[in-house]
Amino acid sequence: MNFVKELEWREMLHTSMPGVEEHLKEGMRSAYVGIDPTADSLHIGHLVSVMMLKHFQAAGHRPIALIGGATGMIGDPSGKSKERNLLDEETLRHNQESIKQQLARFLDFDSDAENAAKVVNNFDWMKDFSFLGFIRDVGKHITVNYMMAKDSVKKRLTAEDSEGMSFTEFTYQLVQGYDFLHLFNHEGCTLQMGGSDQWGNITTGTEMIRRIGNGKAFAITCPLITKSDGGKFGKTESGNIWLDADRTSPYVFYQFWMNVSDEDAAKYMRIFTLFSKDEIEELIKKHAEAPHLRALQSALAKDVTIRVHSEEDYNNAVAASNILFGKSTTQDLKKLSERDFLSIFEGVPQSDVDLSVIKDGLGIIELTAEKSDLFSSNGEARRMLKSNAVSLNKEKVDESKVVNSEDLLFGKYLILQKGKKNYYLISVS
RNA sequence: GGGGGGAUACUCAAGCGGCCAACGAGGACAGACUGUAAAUCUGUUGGUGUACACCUUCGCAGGUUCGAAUCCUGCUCCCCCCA
Repeated sequence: MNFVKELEWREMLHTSMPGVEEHLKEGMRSAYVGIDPTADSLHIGHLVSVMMLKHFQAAGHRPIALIGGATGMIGDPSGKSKERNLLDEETLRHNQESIKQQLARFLDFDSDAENAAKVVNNFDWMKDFSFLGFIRDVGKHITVNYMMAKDSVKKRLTAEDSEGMSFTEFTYQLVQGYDFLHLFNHEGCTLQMGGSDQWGNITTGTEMIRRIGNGKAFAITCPLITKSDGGKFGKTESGNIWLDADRTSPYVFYQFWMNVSDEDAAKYMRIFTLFSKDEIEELIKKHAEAPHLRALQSALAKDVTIRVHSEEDYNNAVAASNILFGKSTTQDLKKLSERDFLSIFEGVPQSDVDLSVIKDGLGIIELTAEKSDLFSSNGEARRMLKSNAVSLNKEKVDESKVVNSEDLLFGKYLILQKGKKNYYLISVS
């Protein structure tokens, strides 16, 4: 398999340095991508980089994931990143370990294969670097002129509404560049990959390798993932979509992919799954013939959910979705066994309410806004009710609805909906 | 050190003594239409109350005024130019 060609047809190749393809053909190579360890879980925004590593390994090369313990403290001026907080080392290690676990679902770390994946943390080689040591050994070799020419820097210096740029941020590219040099020297790593916004930072690295390491290294970037409507990829109303099941339930995770627009679905298939070109084209064709069946979204959601979570989680998510999005009614809910009922709503936000509160009747507004956090204020609850957006046990209700024990399913549950897609479970005890 | 500009709700961005809970745009949420899609149309987007109303909000703290996001004083932070 030709790694570069593979990225190309998947439209995951934005820019690459001349000669990369030949370089990779010559034998096994090592490449790395950087990952911010700001949390103990990856989110789906990270997945693109992970997939690049995956393809890289599949092509017989050796992938390295670099946890940016040091760089994460600085903040990359390429993004809109605000000031970063220093993570203490304990947290850092914890995050690193958790992230590695997640990466292991995609990459082969354990086999004896020569190209087994590896995780490194730049904190390990940066923490003991003294300031003087750094400016003497590293800073000396790169001119400010060179650094200023980077888009990420230029933008910050010239923009009219610029908020300026701290020296710390300015040096970011040196620190990241040094990572590359370090990996070049210690791991024989000759390629860095990342999002297209990383191009400038990556080339500082190859430049250092050329000047300090007297070597040749390469860069490949992929396009930043967007949504067809211009929105940010991977964000929902409730925030990031995480890989960690405790942060984002498998059900919500599955739903995220099911909800992708047609236009994006084909694109995401190429990027986030390992389906072949033919298989994807076949699915696109199938989808075009019967769009309402949403072959693309289903295949995408299935593949990614199984890979990130498990077959079982996937099956549960599908079962839940069928009930939740089918034309089911209160009757259908009642027909379920309590066990099935609970497993369906497992991934749905929940809260507990005391039976005494409800027994003698409780207004729907109070229930949704005060006794649970479906809505954040009475006003919001009232507005939503006015616009006919609220359902109780799959039936639309209005402001006058008073909830009492009659409404309980299995004698202890209430299902609330905001709009079509947002479910909320209240357990009464 | 000197001079100039700025800080407004999720973001951008008006307002420059009362008609301001604050124009507009984006975003977000909801409704209709659909295919749990896109596009489109409609509504909502500080809190409490059914509502005329009231309370909290325009960097922070004071002051002037019947009345301030708007004027004054001090403070904090940011940007630009000169040294």
